[in-house]
Amino acid sequence: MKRRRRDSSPDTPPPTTRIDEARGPDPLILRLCDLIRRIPPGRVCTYGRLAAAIGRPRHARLVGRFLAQSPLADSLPWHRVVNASGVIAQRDGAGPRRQRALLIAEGIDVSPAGRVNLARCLWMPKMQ
DNA sequence: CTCGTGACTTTGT
DNA sequence: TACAAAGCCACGA
Repeated sequence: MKRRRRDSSPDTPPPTTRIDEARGPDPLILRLCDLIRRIPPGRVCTYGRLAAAIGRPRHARLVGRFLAQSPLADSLPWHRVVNASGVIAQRDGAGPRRQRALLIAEGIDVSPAGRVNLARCLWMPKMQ
């Protein structure tokens, strides 16, 4: 038996995923957008779960990169995406502060350290 | 090709 | 609960 590297999924081992804004939106990226749009107000999801939900486990960082650089992200509820610990991801600029404000405005309880209670407000994306 | 860099995650103290 | 280390993967230098 050949040992399958880094994936237990039985189906197609997906090729690598890219953002490629220049070539127009990748269908995978469009699915990601849809998913993020479905996160209800007052709830959050994580980078990793979103990645897995579009069929790309281990691509959490890709979701982060997408939100950081794609103009498409502007029209999305990007503030409802936090890391696996429920913490607002750190980065340069006013992003984190703004994200915190937006979450609080939706009634989400955010700790001073920037953490939300996942047990209470994590939204589980539905696989498609 | 190698290397450093992230809006990341998991595992081990 | 908190921190470190290692794994991960796309990108650009």
